[in-house]
Amino acid sequence: MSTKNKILDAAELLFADKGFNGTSLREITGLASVNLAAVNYHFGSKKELIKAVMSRYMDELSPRLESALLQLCERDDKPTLHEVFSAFIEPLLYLNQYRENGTSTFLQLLGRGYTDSQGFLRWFLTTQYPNVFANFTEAVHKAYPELSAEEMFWRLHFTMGTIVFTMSSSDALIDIAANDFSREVDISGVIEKVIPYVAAGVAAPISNK
Amino acid sequence: MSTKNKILDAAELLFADKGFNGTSLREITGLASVNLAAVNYHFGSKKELIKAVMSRYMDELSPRLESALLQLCERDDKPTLHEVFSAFIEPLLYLNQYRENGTSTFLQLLGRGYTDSQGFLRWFLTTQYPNVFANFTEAVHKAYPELSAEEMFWRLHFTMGTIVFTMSSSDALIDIAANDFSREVDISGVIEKVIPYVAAGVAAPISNK
DNA sequence: CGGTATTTTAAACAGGTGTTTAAACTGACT
DNA sequence: AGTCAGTTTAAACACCTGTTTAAAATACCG
Repeated sequence: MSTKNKILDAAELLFADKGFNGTSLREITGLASVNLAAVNYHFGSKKELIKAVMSRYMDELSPRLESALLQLCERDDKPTLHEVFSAFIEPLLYLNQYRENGTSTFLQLLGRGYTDSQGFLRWFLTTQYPNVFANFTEAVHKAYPELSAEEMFWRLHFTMGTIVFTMSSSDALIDIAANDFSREVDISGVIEKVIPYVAAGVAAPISNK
Repeated sequence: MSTKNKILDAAELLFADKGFNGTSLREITGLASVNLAAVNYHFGSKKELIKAVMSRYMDELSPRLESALLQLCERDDKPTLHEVFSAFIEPLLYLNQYRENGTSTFLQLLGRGYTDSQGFLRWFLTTQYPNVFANFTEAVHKAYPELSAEEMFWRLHFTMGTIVFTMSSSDALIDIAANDFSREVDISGVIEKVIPYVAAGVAAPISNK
């Protein structure tokens, strides 16, 4: 395996576990069994390494996600919100096939990126992958046309928060559930539980305050 | 003002903005116009300072929150989920009175603490303030008795995620909303928007998978 | 006032950070 | 075999981290 990929693999594992700020280049290169200077040689800087880690996942995820959402938009009948959110399942779970524990690792990274580094990742995703957001809002609009653009903006960010935050601590939650309810749940189980929740949240009646 | 309080004020501001890992003691003591060693003298360590910052808010919040939830539980009729979540409004907004921008600062801190430092804050809150959680789950159970303990566990954590994550980036979201919809929203406006969302999420029908 | 705690201060500590340098090595092509 | 680009390496760079020290300043109280 190439040095570049060894670094990416080690970096994504540590980033997901300890955050971007909390992970040093020496930890990464140590786990990857690679010289410290290799990061700056191959990626230029730590910040570029972070982008590369996220891009590797996004480039795998976004085409599948886009086509799933587009397919929903082009249907004749009106989709339900549950269907819209379910469109995420297959693309997300495919990451498990593409990389071991890919799904939860990616979602953890997403959670890290949203709180670490003062929103730099939010900027990166919305500017580099704008189609995903556009297709998603279009699908939601088709399922729930009465929702105003402003109300949708808020509810989609609430949803983003729910997903990302839940998944960024999914390991801990899965452990607690195993102890308290002696119920084994994996990442796809968590996804199945969260979808009715966010679908109902987005579908909530509009308050006439 | 005492050195101790000057440190706490500067620390909470920087912690909320840049996270616990992302804020150095030198930044804190610099902003507080206080000697660097004062932190270790008054608090012992950075970790203890973090606890002190959170405790100052929790000690103000938890009694009000507990009584609001308890009042709901002792009512004869069955409360709605909307009422349960609305019980948070007054105690949270009171933090604004107690400290400038107290509500959003506290919620941002909560968001930081959940993702920074590998869940240490989750442990701190659940062990130091267990009554808040107990009263909350009791209130939700009264409003929605059909919800099993396991399903409630998941949905409450989803809710926690929604709230905490939304609020930890509320400043950015409020800015975007102001630009895109020329609508001025403040922190209480965000709370009003998020409550129907989480209430509907928790109230979602139980999937019979 | 004098003496005892408490608090503040500058300085140093030991160790970690991302990044750069220049030399050494590698593998392919003429 | 010799050249040369691409890659790897150890070492050093300048700076930042939380914490500790011991001396100086301040506050308190009999």
